[in-house]
Amino acid sequence: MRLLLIEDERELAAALSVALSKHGIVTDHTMHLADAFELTRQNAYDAILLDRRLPDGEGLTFIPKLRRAGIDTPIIVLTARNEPLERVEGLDFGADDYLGKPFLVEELMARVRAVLRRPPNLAEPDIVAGRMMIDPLHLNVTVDSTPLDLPRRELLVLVALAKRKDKTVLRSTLEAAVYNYEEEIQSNALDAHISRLRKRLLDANAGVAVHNIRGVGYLLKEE
Amino acid sequence: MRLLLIEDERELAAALSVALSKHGIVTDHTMHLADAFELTRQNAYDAILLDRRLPDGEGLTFIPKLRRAGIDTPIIVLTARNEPLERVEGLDFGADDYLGKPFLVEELMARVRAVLRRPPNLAEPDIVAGRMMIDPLHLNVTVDSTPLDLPRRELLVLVALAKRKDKTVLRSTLEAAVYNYEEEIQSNALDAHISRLRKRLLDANAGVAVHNIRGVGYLLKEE
DNA sequence: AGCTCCGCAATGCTGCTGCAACCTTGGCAG
DNA sequence: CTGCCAAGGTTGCAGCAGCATTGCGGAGCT
Repeated sequence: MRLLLIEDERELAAALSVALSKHGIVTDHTMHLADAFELTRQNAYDAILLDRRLPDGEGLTFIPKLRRAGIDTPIIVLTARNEPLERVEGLDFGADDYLGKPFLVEELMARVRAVLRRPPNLAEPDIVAGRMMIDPLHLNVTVDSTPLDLPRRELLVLVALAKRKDKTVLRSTLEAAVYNYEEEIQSNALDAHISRLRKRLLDANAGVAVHNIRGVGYLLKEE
Repeated sequence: MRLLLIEDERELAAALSVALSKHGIVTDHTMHLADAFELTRQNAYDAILLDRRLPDGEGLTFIPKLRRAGIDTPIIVLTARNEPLERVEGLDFGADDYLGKPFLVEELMARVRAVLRRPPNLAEPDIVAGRMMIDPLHLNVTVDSTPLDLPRRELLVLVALAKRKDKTVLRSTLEAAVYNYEEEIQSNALDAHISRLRKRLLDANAGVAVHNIRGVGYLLKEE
């Protein structure tokens, strides 16, 4: 792990470097914001430790600058200015955490570890088919990134088909996707939905077609 | 934004809920870890506020349990046990942040925002839609850079829609964005908010329109 | 007290949806 | 090749679920 320490008190910086090294952490140190920016461009740091009071300005201003440059490295602000409202200020500048001096190295380490833990995405991936993009979780359909407004039943049919693009979907599966077991249908309602869906996909120039597999079910294919 | 508050002091919990609601945050509250686990399975919270001392055990033990279940929601520990070593312990249990009681609601808000900014959420950028600019973290809305003053519930609806501009937002998602599970609505309250929001957007000449998708939800589009 | 916000409910309206009637297509047997 | 039938396709229609709008009164805030 590699950290960047931006801190103007030499002794503190030295002590921190030693302490962190015992945790297997490599620390780059600078006293100036200008240098710091250059360093972040040349190295991929796991986190940045930032003092507020620095010879060439308020440390917080460094954060937006970094973010604007597209660098998302977590930042922990270390400072003697530890009043609640100052902490609010620091966090709202974009800092990931804020730690008042003096502090235990143990606590700093814990906060670094906490900052590095990342929440992963558990989103269901979008489905691409023809010009369409389908978000099955939010029932969202776009054609060439303009939203497509579909009635609920047609939408459910489409999503069920899209989830198994290029593969046949049994008629019974489609019925299950659109109707719950309480709603029994005594007619060709499903066929009607397919028909209307086809028309809408055609009008929207969606780049896909719904094929019928006689006696089995349906299938969504790019055309 | 939706939080889960796990806290056994009724008064504190109630006060917090009220305070947070003024920041546009919907809060679900429970006093028991067992309930909390169930709630996290049923709802997608943006963050969890966790007390350490709870009737059915040490709150920290909840964190690994949650992580093992694959739930990575950021957790902020709220506690009177605020010695440095206790903070280390909390963070190493997997908490994302640790805040000693008593605290300012302002600081809690700032820490929540900071936690939500962490990768891969990155900084939640301002949303531009029509003439509007929306800061989803601070719930600021401007039209042509003059601030737009909206009632709380309408504001929450708007932000929820704006976060998914040009994409459908499920009705249930909107309800979750505006109400917590204790506030049951037995009428078309949400529809009423939409209607009033539309009127306000029109009056303000915001350059956006709220479309309905029958049986599914709503969608915010530039016009 | 005056104000806004908000939930509720009554009203009117839109267009989805199931149905059924009718048309088209594909498979198969003679 | 032709005729037949079943499966699927299309479309008008009526009913109604879902949505939009608005006034009212209570609650909360200044």
